Amino acid sequence: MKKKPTIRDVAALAGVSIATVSKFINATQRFTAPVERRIQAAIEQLDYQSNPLARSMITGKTGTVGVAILDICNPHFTNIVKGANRVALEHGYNLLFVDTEESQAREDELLEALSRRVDGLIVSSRMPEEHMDRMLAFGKPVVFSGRTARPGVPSISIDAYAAAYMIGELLVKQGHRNIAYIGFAPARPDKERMRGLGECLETHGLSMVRYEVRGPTIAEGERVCSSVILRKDKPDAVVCYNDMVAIGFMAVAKSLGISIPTDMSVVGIDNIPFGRFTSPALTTVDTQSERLGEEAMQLLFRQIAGENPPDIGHMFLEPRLVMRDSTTVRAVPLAAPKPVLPKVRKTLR
Amino acid sequence: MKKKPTIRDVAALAGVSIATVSKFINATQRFTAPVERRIQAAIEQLDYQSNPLARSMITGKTGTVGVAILDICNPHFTNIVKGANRVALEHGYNLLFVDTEESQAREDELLEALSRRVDGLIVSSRMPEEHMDRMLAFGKPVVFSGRTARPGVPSISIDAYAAAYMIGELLVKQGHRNIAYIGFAPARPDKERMRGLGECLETHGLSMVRYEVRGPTIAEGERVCSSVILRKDKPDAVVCYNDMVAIGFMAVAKSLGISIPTDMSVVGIDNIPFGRFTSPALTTVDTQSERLGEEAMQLLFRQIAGENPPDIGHMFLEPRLVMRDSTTVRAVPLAAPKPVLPKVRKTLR
DNA sequence: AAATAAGAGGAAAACGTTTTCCGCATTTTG
DNA sequence: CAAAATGCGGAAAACGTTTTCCTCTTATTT
Repeated sequence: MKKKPTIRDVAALAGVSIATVSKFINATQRFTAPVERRIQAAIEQLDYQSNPLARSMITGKTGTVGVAILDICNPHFTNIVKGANRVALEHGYNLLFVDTEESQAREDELLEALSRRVDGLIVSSRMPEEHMDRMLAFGKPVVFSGRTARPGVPSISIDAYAAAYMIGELLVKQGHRNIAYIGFAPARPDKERMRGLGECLETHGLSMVRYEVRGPTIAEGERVCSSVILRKDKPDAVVCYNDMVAIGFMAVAKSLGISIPTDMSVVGIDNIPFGRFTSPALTTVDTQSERLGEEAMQLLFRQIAGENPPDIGHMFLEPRLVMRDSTTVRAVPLAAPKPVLPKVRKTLR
Repeated sequence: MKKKPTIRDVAALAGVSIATVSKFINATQRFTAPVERRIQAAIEQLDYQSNPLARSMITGKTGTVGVAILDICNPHFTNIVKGANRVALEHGYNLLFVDTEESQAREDELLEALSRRVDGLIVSSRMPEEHMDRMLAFGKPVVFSGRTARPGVPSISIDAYAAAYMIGELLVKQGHRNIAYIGFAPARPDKERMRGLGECLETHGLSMVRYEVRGPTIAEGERVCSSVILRKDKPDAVVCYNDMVAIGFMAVAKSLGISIPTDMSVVGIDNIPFGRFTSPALTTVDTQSERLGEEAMQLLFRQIAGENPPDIGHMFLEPRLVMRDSTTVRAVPLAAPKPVLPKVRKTLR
């Protein structure tokens, strides 16, 4: 319970001034061998560690970066954190963590408090525009991950439009004609996913029905399932906002006597590790979550280093279809639909 | 990019001294109505937020608590974080996060750096004793979660011995006679789990074989599976160190043509949410992960508040058996083993 | 050998707060 | 009405660093 030694203690023990000790520690100036030896000895003898808070006060750098994620119980986000953490560590930085779901109401306060403690922030949660503005006003760099941001703020995500389009293509090719999308409107990527799927289906002369979930969770996937299954014109394929709702959906579908994929195909998005182990294994689109976190952190550090990257803007990662067992080829009841020339996919932004 | 206003700016604008502003903000002294009004107006006009670092320097409190967990990709730990985060938020605290798996080698450095930035620490990872000592030497409170700690340091976990004993009882009652334990020796609770299962089986005149995994992960569960399945004297039940290895184990068992639970029962520990959705659904023991995080944080705050809880020591949470479909009753090939009077279970610590 | 350059180490200001003490004005008490 | 008590607000020290000058010694150059 004794007090930690300060730089003053070290200086006294080594018989030098505190300025000298500071410069030695930060390798900002060399000294004669005996002096350096004495300082080193004093540091070791006292087990001295410099106080990062005091240092931050003067340097303006905290050695900490913030990561705001939506829900730590979603493996997609934990993978992002894992990736971000890895590169933060390489740079000798700590991670300050905010679960915005847990603190909805006070998100702005939280971010305010955060803004003084961190050198930068990775935002991987939905966040109202006005909060974004406050963050940006601090002059601390921000990187958005998993969503596109306003111009001038770097961001990184997979191409959600392309991901959904891929899924559409797969399902159509497999012979599905009655496709539903279970969306979650408040989420940033929802619109793009909806648009990608919608435009793909439209290309093939098909339409789509949309269901709504109240959160991107397993529980909500379970809840919504009965409404889509009990619908008179039951879909033969369901694409879910993410793997979590897909997992929930499949579970209650099974319990309601619907066999997947025989009676109905199900597709998720994210490729969380557990998708391999559901029954049936979940067909999904990989969103490179871990890489997302890594790249976001790289981007952030480049900004922290003062580099104003010329390629500032949005960075897209390529989605990749992961075929597993929750989708299957379906016999087409009617004549094959007349082929339509696929519309050229618009380049994003 | 403009600089943030300081308390000095507020004082100048309000026409008072900085001491007055500070006291007003901290509600540490009342002032006349006009003065208070002017200060309030100045604060709002400048959008002033006090600098937490500068405050920390003088108060010695950081408003941040550290959470060291083993692997953020294991839902057991994310649940702990979720619980911990909730109560931290209630106290107006932030969470500084350390994934010790990611940084093995430099764990001690990390903790050193951390120790100055936090008011306390929750450790939910295996951590060498010498690192513990350094932490404790700082005089910052530490709470261990998910493991028992040395006397004098509060800790909280489920009763791992009881959990394993429960599993043993279940399996024996179901008629299993050839039970294997897949352990992970470096993990803290491993010994207790092994002992609980071992003593239970011994009580029933049975013995146990142990397999070893190199990490508490799905991948390791997959890897170890073939060696236990290819063993000539194949077990009819396997209890795994945790749900992650159980999930991996079941997956490759299935792929090797072993039907679970028909050919072999499998049990996990932790009750991670995804255990419900594997095929078959995983029988396990609930470790109340989220509550673990909550209680640990409560304990920590009581220490931070200076309260030296009289009940300092280890707190046990009750494990609860979660029966699902990866275990089944097995026809006993021979005559029922002669019943043995169950040994009285030793009280822990 | 004298003049200059270079290098070693220190004094002190600064970072933005909190907190202790103190003086002054105002009100209450005898 | 004088004396004491109360309350309002400020001056200044402190927290533990980094960093910008400066001075003084030592080495280099002509």
